[in-house]
Amino acid sequence: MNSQQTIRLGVIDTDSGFVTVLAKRAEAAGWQLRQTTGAVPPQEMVAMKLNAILIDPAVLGDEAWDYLDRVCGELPDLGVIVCTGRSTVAQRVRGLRLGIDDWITKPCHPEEAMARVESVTRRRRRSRSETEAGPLVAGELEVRPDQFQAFAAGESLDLTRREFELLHLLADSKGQVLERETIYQRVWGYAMAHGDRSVDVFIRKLRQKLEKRSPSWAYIHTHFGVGYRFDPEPAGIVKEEIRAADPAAPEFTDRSQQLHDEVTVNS
Amino acid sequence: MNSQQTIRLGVIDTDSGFVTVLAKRAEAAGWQLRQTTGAVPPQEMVAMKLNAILIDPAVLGDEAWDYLDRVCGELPDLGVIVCTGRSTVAQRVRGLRLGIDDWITKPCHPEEAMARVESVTRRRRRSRSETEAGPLVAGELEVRPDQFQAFAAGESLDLTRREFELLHLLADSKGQVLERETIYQRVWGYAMAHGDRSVDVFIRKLRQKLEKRSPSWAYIHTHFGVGYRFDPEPAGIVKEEIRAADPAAPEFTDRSQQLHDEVTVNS
DNA sequence: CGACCTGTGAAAATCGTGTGAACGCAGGCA
DNA sequence: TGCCTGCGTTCACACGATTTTCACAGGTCG
Repeated sequence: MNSQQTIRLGVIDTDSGFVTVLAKRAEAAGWQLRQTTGAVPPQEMVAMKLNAILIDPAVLGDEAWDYLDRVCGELPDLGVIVCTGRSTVAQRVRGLRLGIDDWITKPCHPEEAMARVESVTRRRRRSRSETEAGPLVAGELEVRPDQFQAFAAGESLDLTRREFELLHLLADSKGQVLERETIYQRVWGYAMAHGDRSVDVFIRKLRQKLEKRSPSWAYIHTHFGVGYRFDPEPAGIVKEEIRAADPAAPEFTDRSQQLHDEVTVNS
Repeated sequence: MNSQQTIRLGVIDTDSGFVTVLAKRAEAAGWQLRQTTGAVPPQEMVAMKLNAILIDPAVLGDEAWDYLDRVCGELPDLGVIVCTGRSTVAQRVRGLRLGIDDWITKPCHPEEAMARVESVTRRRRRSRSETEAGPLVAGELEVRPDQFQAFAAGESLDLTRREFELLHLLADSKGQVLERETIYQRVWGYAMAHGDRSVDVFIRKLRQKLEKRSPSWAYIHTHFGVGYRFDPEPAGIVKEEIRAADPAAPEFTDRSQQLHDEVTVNS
């Protein structure tokens, strides 16, 4: 879901000069590039999670039209930009009618090629944004961006908007430790003031609501001096030793105590 | 699944030769054309229900960039194709980054121009045409697009046009939370100004009319900080606890209070 | 042990939504 | 033309819901 900026572009071309220059610029812009010098099965492209492909049909020989037709048909969400040497109006029209999104002619400035890829991607994302945003599942938890809400065991956690966005960010980068500054920056949208504890407070609210609906899982882990990490773990892993070493004191099993059990990890 | 739907294209250009030829072909293809020789306010384009515009920025003089920026910003659903005489890479890149969908250079074959317009328009109408047509039923409600009206228990709700369109949009995406911006964008056709409360006001009107004809159902749910969700629910679910905890104050059971009972959910 | 972090509860400040009413515009009608 | 009416837009206020802030308690690390 962090694809706000990053574009994943597949390049199918043998013109190493052009590709090299393009790759340099694209990577400088933070894009992810996948290059090949031959046809790639549509399904593989799905696996690569490409936003768009830039392709010189000359590479494909006779198969070119068939291949383009197949790609456009099978991957309606993929942006397809063709980049050829000389071409006729008839070819371009045929290509565009086939479902190709843009047709550029070499020699072309790599910056323009990139701008066109962006344009195609932008249009794609816009039309797709309604239905996309697949639900995220982690442990007993289900995060549904389309509902701005998370569920456990079918029940809503009743998250407020910020709570949801925080959880969404965390769940999206499962397993990663996020610093407070980073979190604030991404959820609140601007720089965190020194001494601001909002993140901590919201983490607590999230933990409370998570605990309420899904008591047997530990989702949010504290990294002392750093930040937080989302990683669903069935509860009881760390508890075992602690409990085992403390046979008495049954009254400690109340909820406030359980909350403490959210694992705290070093650095 | 070709878009046999007609394309409504706005043309802003003074190059009568080009325009004439284009118009001829476009009309032969069954498109609807609107030509002007000067800037058209974005809102007017909404009224014309254009799918895309083809524009030569030379016509606009110094205002060109501003105008294009404004159009792209306010009408994210409109396809924008620029068609110029000579142009530099820098200009094209700037335009494309601004939000323009395609940039063609004259002289260009009208057939190619049309193919590019189609390409830009393609995705949008695909996703849109699926949900058209058939009457929608939800709870006691029946939404009939053919009548521009909704009915409950056989009686019309007497919706105005905007009310109907809003309800139609909501009912069409039953179960989904729609943000205000999205709603405005889709019903009003252009970007929502900051602080505009029209959506809220129309939601209230809808709720009133729904409540009047179908009192025992809750249809529209508020997601605090996000927007609204349409989901017909028999009334009385959330009410129980609230009412039970408030044995006194009988004068609160008047209608204005009942309206409050439309469930509000966090998000 | 002492300096720092983080968790917690509650008060204070801010923001979002429901609501009634006023305004302006366009079309219908005399 | 001038009045009336229906519709869409805008405004201000009320009332909560949410977010931020604060002070302190409890934990962690060197």
